[in-house]
Parts: sequence; structure tokens; C-alpha cells
Amino acid sequence: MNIGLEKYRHYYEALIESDLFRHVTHNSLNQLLEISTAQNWPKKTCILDTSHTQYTFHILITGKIKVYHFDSLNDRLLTLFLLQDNDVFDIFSLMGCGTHKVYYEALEKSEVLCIPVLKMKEWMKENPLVHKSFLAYTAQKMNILERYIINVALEDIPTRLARLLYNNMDKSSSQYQSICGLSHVELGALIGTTRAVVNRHIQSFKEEGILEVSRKQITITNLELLKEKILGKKV
Amino acid sequence: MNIGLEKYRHYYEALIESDLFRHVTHNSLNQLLEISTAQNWPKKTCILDTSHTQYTFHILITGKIKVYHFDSLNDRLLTLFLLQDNDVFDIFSLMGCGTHKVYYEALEKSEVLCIPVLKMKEWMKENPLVHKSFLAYTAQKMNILERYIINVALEDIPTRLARLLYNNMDKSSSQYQSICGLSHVELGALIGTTRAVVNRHIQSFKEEGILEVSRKQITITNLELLKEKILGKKV
DNA sequence: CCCTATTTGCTACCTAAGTAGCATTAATTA
DNA sequence: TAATTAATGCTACTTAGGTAGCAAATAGGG
Repeated sequence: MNIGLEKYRHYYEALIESDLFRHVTHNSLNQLLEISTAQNWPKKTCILDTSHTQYTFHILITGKIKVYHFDSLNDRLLTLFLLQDNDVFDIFSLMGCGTHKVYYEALEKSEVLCIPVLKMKEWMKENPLVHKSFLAYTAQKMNILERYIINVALEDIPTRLARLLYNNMDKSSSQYQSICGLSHVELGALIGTTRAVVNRHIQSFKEEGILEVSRKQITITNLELLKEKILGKKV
Repeated sequence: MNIGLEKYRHYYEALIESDLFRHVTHNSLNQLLEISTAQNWPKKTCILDTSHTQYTFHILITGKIKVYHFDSLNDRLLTLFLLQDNDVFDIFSLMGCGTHKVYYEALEKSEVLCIPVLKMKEWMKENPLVHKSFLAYTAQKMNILERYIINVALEDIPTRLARLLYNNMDKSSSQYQSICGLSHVELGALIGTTRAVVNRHIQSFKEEGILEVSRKQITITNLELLKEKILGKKV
């Protein structure tokens, strides 16, 4: 890794904090960093070439990256995951699960470690215990996917939208703001619908006094009503 | 394991054939069988108690078990997986991923090995290499889920139904039969809709000459048309 | 600062899919 | 064999959600 000592330390700290690499020895972690290349991806960086992720394994240090599928038949996007700090992609490339028709886009400026899949496999062979943490990680992601599919298949869009807003709320501040910086197109992709429909429901949420809107910014004004949307769905 | 030697051998053979336990030593596999209890689940055996799968890990030796979610709000079922030979459930219980609101039902007479989760965890600690095969297994299941959600979110029901029929076709025989023994309710649960809608589309497939129907039995009569349904969806 | 591209709000329209209800047929089992 | 249950086929109805198109508002780059 041809970077300054300071930066090196930065990545080391990040990895040792992550659930995936917490139990790795000092030496092994250094070896991992040796085979890594650090990259800075500006906002809107896209990986549309699926063979790239097939041959390169990535560790997201800071930033936000969405994993999405594009359906050419009806020109629609579906966001499968929002990756954050300490997420990795793509597990499938390590397992040889065939190709995985999925694209990536940085929603924020992101720091990424890139590792050739072959070298990563070798490293894992030397550090077999990481399979356990990778298994726990994958199971957790799978759990998220399971809930996702249940929502999409069984719930209507107001419910899904309300849940999305609720899950992404900044509960710390007194001003409940949700999923800052995402357009209605992005919101649609996150719940499996189109921007027009998202907008329609946001308008009716607004009328019901659940939230207020400004550009790329949603503020929840009535948390109770929002929760009711998720649970009750009685008129 | 308090069973006859013959039966014991039967389970041993099954495990050693599976991707999950292929690389396990003879001794370890015997230890695994020692902590297992063999059960025969007749058709329609249900596991509705989620705490059961939380404390017991299962290996499906032969048979077919569906994993499904039930939505009480609109009384609908969604089948997440059809488990077959050498599938295991539930990975989440091993990882302590919190609860997992999912039910199980044997669609056929099934042979199942049951292992207390705590003992299974101990066994895995003794045999850390299995984490690798469990990881590969989980990634593969996750891949299936990913395709599933893409289908449900982006494709219409005729397409999903056609794909379901295609994927479950018995391509070996000249008579293309598909998903024998499942009612329209089950088909609906597999693609995220209701029996009435499934039936509607089966009727129109029949009119288009794609298939023929008899009770709990679908025979594909025109494979090309079926493929077109999946891909083109042009009228 | 202006120009352009993006985001948003809204109208009108249409169709797929969900719902209810019932009659018919096949399977199960008493 | 009769009686009950499960599965299927169909009608008619309602509506959520997808689509098209446009104008206003805003951000961001040159």
C-alpha cells in the first residue's frame, strides 16, 4: 500500500473497529493492508461494469454506497442495499457464486479499500477464522433482505414509505429529519416504486400532518402518526 | 443418537454428500451425529413456534420444507424458500441474529436431523472450517433472495409465474411438468400474490396454448411461448 | 450572474391486481 | 358410499399504483 503512514494508520483503525476484522491479529491486518489499494470515490462514482466487482473485493471505510439493480424492460431501479462504514462488497465474488447483476454508486464521497479477489482469497485462507465473522455479516445482510422482500411483497406503498422514513430518521436531534439528501427517485428505488408514486404519498403524508418537506429534506412533525402508518394501516 | 446402525449409516452418507459437511473428518461427522436426533416429519408438519427454531438447528436429509412468512394484516402468505435435501435451518439461530419471524411446513414427508443450537455452536467451534462452507451456502441463498426481490419489485405477475413454472420444470422427461403437487394458494405464496390472481393467469396461459392443467399438476405444452413470457413481455 | 439540469408538484388517465362470492369438481375419510 | 373438505374456475367490482406530460422551483457550474 503506497500511502503515507498517517493514512495507513487511519485504515488500520477503521478495520480493527469493524466486526469483520476485529479478531484478526496485528500482523494479518497489516498483510491485508499490504494487498489493499486505497481509493477515494467522489459522490456519484458508479461501478457499472459487473466484471470489476467480480475481480476486486472492496471494503468501504467511510461514505455511503448504494447497491442497485437496473431493469431495462421498464427502466426502473431497485436499490438492494445502502452500504455504510465497514461494509464490504461483494461477498459473492469471494464465493464464486456466478455473476451478480448489480451496480454500485457512491451517494457520498467514499473511502474504499480495493483488493484483488484472488489475493483476498489467499489472505482468507491464511486467516480462516474470518470466515466466521464473514458468515455472521452475511447472515445479517440476508436478514435485511428477507424483511425487504416481505415488505415489498405484502405491504402497500404508504406503509413501505413510512417504514423507510422511520428507519432512517435521525432520532438524536429533536428535529426528526429523515434520509437527508435523497431525491424522490432514490426513495422510489429503495421501496420498489417510481418517483411519481413516492411524491403522491409524500403529499398526502404532508396533508395528514405527518411531515414537512423541503428540497431533498424531510422532517417528521408527528411521529405517532408515522408509526400508525407502519402498523395499523386502518383508515 | 439412539437409532439402529443402518439408519445411522444412512444419515452419515447423506451428510458426507452435502456441500456443507463434505470436508469434515470422519470423527467429527460422527460427533455431529451423536448430538443429533433424527425425526420423521409427515407431510403438513408445521413449525409455528419461532422459539423452536431459535433453539434447535435442523438439517434436512430428504423431503421438502417451505419457509414462509405470514402477514396477519391481510391474511397472506409469502414463501421465502423451498428447502430440499441437504438444506439447513436456521442459519440465523447460529449467528444470534435476533428473531426471525418465519414459519416452516413440510410439503412432503421429510427426514430431519435436529441439533440443539448450543451443541451445534460448540461443534462448529471444534470444526472451524465449516464456517467456510456455511458462508458459501449462505451466500448462495442470499443470491436467490436477491433475485426474488428483484422479480417481485420489478416484474408483473405473468412474468413471475412463468419464471416459477420454468424454474421448477422437470426438463428430463419429454412431458414438461412443473411444480407437481402445489395448489394455486402455494403458487401464489411463491410469487407474492393470491390464489385468485394465479388462477386468472393460469387460465390465460392455457388459452395461449402455453400449458395444460389438471388437478395440482401443470404440463407445459409450448416451452418457447413460456420463455417469451419471461423475457419479452411484449404483447 | 446567467444558463442549464435537476428536482419537485400536480393533472389526467389506464390497467393490473386485489377482493368477494359462489358453483363445480376432485379428494379424503368417516 | 356418503359426507365433508380442499381445490379450482369464473364473474363482477374496486382501487392502488404505474404512466405521460408539463410547469414551477431550485441548485450548481461555467
